[in-house]
Amino acid sequence: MEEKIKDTVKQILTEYLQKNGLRKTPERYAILETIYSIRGHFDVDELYGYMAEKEKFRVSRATLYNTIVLLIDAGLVIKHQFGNTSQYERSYNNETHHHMICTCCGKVSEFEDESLKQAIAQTRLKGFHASHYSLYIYGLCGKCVAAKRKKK
Amino acid sequence: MEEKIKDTVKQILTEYLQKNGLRKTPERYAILETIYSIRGHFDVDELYGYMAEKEKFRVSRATLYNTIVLLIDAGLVIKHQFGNTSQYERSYNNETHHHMICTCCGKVSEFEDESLKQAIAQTRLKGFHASHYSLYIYGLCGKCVAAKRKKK
DNA sequence: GTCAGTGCAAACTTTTTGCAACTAC
DNA sequence: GTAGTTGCAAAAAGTTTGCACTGAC
Repeated sequence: MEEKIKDTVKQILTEYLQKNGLRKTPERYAILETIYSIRGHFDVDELYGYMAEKEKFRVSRATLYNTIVLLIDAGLVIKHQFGNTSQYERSYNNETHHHMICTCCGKVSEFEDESLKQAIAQTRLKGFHASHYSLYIYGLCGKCVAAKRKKK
Repeated sequence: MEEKIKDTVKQILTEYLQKNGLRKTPERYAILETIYSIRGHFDVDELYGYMAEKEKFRVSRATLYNTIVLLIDAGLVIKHQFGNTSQYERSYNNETHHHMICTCCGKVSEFEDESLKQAIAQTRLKGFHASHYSLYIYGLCGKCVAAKRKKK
């Protein structure tokens, strides 16, 4: 199942590269492979670590940045911006979900809500061609609520 | 009307400072004043410019960063993260709105949608005490759709 | 063989931090 | 007077860029 997804996204990348006259470098496929091995979010630094560790394929950070832009354009990766670093996430075959972000400890959790999903999908925007969206709900996680209560 | 809001938020700040044993420095009030003169989003650099220009009150960037954290905690400012810089926005008496972000040119526009607003407000999250939220819809703005079409 | 793509290091930008001077209390 | 705040400059963190080398086509 997971392998099948990886094959599919590699094919999508191949088509994208061909269509745009770009080269099929091993780096690009290795990066895609690694990204689709990660569940949830990651930043460039984490990805860099995973590449060396799991994939045994060393790429420079510059190439990671370049390739991610390319993968975003190909519709295979989504970019998020919580905290200080840019966070990324695979987008093919990844369930739509929303994010809860704790304003105290910075913890990010995901949740799903069918009615919310529908409400957003149904929204029509004039003069705008929507491709995807991010909903971030800020507040305090259970731990931090408890911690604040204790403090006072 | 606008002045009344400024008076109210200053009062909220005063209460917040007193409650937390913090000092009522002129810098803090001047920054709050400036922020509540701005419609829409701003980053620290823009705020720095406005301070000098309109308020004739020079503060260091370090103080801006410090004060913004404080104002966020006081519930008077909201932080966003589009693009490379952190963007901020006044939150008191500011209509809830959503954001459309063009993935091509980076332009951010706001829109309102009552049913969407309600759907989000009705969502109950377990183990999480929500305070506010941000919905970012990514896609292509009218200009960029036209530009891409032309190109191909 | 050619030129897109890569790695490296330097540059750049935004944000954080340490410390001396200042000032609200 | 005392500590919380400020400004400055240096440092840190994340990302971009210039350039020589490599390798996909």
